Amino acid sequence: MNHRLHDRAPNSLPEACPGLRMTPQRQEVYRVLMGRRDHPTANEVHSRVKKRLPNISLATVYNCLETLVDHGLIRQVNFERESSRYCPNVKEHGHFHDAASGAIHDIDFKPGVNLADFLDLPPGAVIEDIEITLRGKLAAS
Amino acid sequence: MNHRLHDRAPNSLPEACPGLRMTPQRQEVYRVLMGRRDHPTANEVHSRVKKRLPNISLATVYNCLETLVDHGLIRQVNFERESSRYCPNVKEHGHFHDAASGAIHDIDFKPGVNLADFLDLPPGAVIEDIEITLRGKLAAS
DNA sequence: TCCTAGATTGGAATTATTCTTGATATTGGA
DNA sequence: TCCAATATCAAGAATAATTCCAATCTAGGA
Repeated sequence: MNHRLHDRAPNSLPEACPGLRMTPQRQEVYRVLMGRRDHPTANEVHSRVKKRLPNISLATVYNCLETLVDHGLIRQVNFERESSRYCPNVKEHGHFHDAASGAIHDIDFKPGVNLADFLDLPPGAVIEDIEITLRGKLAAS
Repeated sequence: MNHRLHDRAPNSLPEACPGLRMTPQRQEVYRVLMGRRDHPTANEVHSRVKKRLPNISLATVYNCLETLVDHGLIRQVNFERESSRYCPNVKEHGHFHDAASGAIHDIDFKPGVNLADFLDLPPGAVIEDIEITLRGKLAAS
C-alpha cells in the first residue's frame, strides 16, 4: 500500500507512547480494548472498564478513547450512523460487518496493493485516511 | 467489479421508479440533489427545497430522503460522525473528502477490478454494500 | 512541600435524527 | 363517482450519542 498512515508498530503498549500521561483510566480502557477485540461501543467499553474502576464516568471513557485515538493507539470505526466503535488494531485495514450476526471482522489489504490500482484518484490527491467498510453475509458453508 | 449492488441505470428519473409515489416533495428533493451534486446534508437540502416548496418541513425532507434511498434513487453518505449527506450518483463509487476545501468528490473504481483483488475477504463472504471513504488534500499543482 | 497543568466527574447541553399524532391527500374498487 | 383503505405530510416532542462545563482531584516538577 503506497498511501500509508499510522506507520507505527501494531498495538504497541500504551506505556511506550510519548506525550501521553498513562492514567489508570486510560490504561484500563486500552486494556479492555486489547482484551476483547470485538469493536465495542463507548458504552460497552464503559461497562467493561467499570469492573475494575467502578467509579469511572462515561465522559471519562469518551475522553480516554478520544485521547487514545489522537495518539494513534486505537482506531475509531463508524458504521452508517450507529454509535462509534473502537478497535485496537492500528494497522491499516478495513471492516466487514456481518449483517446476520452483527459481528465485525477486520479485513486486511492484500500485500503490495496500491490505492491507485483500483480507484480513480483525483490527480494530486494526498490520502491521509482510508475507510473501507463492507456489509454482507457469510454464506453458510 | 464483481460484488455489485444497485445495478440500475445511473440516475434514472424518479418517475421511472416503480412502487414509489412521486409526490411534489419527493420530486423536488430529488431535483435539488440532481441540480447541485455537492453532497448536501438534510438541512441543506431543506433550505434548497424551500425555495420552491416554502412549507415543506425538515421531517418531510428526512422522509423523502429515506424513501429515495430505500428505492435506490440516491445514496446516503456518512463521514465520521458528521451529518449524513446525500448523493444522486447511484453507481457504485467511493468518496474523497478534501480536508482543505471541505469538498467531497466521487471516486470511481477502475474498470474490471474485483474487491477480492486487493482485500483479504473472509471465505464465503457475500458483500452487499461497499463504503470507501478517503480523506486528504489536493496537492497544489 | 507547593504549584500548575492536565485529568476526572457528574450533570447539563447539544444536535442530528426519529417518532408521534392528527390532518390531508391519493388510490383502487364498488 | 364516491368510499374506504392507505400513504404522505407537518409540527413538535422525544431520543440517543456525544460534547461541554464547572468543580474537584492528581501527579510531577521547582
